[in-house]
Formats: sequence, C-alpha cells, structure tokens
Amino acid sequence: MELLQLEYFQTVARLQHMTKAAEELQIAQPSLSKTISRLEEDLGVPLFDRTGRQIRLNAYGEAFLARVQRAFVELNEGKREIRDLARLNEDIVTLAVSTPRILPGLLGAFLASHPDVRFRQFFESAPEMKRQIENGEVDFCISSAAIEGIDIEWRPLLTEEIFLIVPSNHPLAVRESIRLAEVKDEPFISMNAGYEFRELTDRLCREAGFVPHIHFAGDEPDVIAGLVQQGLGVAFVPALTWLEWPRRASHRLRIEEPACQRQLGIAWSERRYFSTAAERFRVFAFAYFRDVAKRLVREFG
DNA sequence: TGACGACCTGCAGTTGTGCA
DNA sequence: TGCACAACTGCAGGTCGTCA
Repeated sequence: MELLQLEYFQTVARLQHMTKAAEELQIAQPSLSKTISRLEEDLGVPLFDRTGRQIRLNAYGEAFLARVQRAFVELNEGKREIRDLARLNEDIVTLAVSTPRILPGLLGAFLASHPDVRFRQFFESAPEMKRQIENGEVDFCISSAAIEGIDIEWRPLLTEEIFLIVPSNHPLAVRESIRLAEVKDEPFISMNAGYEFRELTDRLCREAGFVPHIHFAGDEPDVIAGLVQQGLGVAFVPALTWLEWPRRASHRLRIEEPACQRQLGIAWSERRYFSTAAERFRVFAFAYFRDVAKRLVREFG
C-alpha cells in the first residue's frame, strides 16, 4: 500500500467518478483504474460497487476512507511540526552558565544585532554542564571552571580580578589594597556553598592561611552588596560585577596576596552540529569578552 | 571499502480498443 | 459515454561487478 494509492482513492471516493478523478489528478483514466484495483487487491476487498458505468463507494470503502482521511491529517500535521521544529532549531541557541550575572550584557548585546534568535538558558554546576554538553542538550556552556572531556573544547573568554569590598566606614576603607590574610578575623558575607565562585573564594582564603567566618550566605550578589553596605561584613566581588553595580556605597580593595583572579571560559562539543545562530553566537561571545577585557583594563588598570 | 557504471526489475503512466 | 484490459514506454531503485 502506497501513499499515492491512498491519495488517488480519496479523490475517486470524493468524486465517485473514475474519469473526473483522473482529470483532477492529471493522469490517464486507465492508470487510475489500475491503481484503485491494486489497492483493492492489497486490502482483499472491493472499495467500490461497480454497476454498469457507475462506481459507488461501498461499506468497506466508507470505513477505509475515514481511516485514510485521518491518516492524511496526521501526516500533514507531522510535516508541519517537523518544518516548524527545523526552523525553530535554526534560531535557538541553548546555553548553560554557572555565572548568570554575565548574561544580561552578553545576550542583550547579541540580541541587539540578531533579534530573531531565541535563547534557552540553564543555570548549572560544572559537572552538570559537562553532562549536558556530552549528551548534546546544550550548544555552549559558560563557566568559571574549565570543562574537560572527550570531544569537549574549552576556550578562555575573560580573566577578571576579584576584589574585596568593605563598608565605607570600615577601618580598611582608607586603604587601596590589602593582603587577604589581614581580613582573616572579619565576618564574611558570601555566596551559598555549591556556587563555583564560593568554591573559588574559599580556596583563596585557604591559600591565605585561614577559613572564612561566613556570617551570611546567599544567592544574590546584590543582597550581598547591600549587607556589606549595612556594615554586616566584608565580601569578595568579581571585577565585572563591581563595574555593573549602580551604587557603590562600599569600598573596593585590591587583594595583593594571593593573586585573586577567575577565568571565564566557553565550552562546546566538537561533535555537535551548530546552527547558523549558534555559530554566530560563538564568534560574538569571543568579540564581546575582548571588549569587556579592554573595559576592565581601562577601569582597574 | 566506497564510488561508479551497467544491467535488471517493478511500477506508474499512455495509447488503443472492447464491452456494457 | 465511461470503465477496464492489453501492450508498450519511461523511470526509479536495486543488484552486481569493477576499479581506485
């Protein structure tokens, strides 16, 4: 049984006239007649009652026609769905990040020149991002920890300095820089455990010879900044985050020792096929962070 | 092992014609 | 006039052998 036979059957059933159906289908009448006969042979029953020169759909034909029409509706829906899906995937970039704070600037700048592109974004830990890349669930991962694995490419995007912020009335607020060990007894306001940034700052404190006293841990950098302004403690802040805070009632200190930096990078699977939109986003991301790096140099030297 | 061409087969379609 | 059959043509797809 073939689609062509079913298509011809629909037309003959609708017109109940072999010659008119053949004209509509733009084929010779004997060809149509033979096609319908083959279909009837396949099914093992006649679909039409033939009386003299007339053909009429019989009970088998009626029942079969209903099924055929439903099948064609399903097939047409399927075609449309696949078409939409194909077009949609062309315009969608899937992205997992461990540092969501970079997204507004990055995506905003990209969408300004590519308004038709849509993003699906996930906030994930580094191990989960690696799994997503390996399973083909995302196009790219942007992370402050290198993602390594078979067929995974990881490239650095930006190296940014990490500062310490203290309340403006804090004794250290008159200084430009400190050694991290100088604040070993200070109350710290920090990101919650599990965040890459928290793991990084804990490691930096260990390198300086102490374990920080965490008085408050949260998910929101803005809340952390607010608590520092209220005089409740000191906190680490990446250069880019500091730059984007509209009000800076707290004081920023450069950390001389140990070297406090973090590197943001982008990872993808070398096996993955990239849509045009994804390919453009990758190129754009490198250019965007080059500009950000220049801005950080201008601002912080 | 994959690419390519020659050959074969099956089927859709056409023309001509017979039958009701 | 309209349906169906026979003979034929053209084309697409499959198979097989050859070659790099």
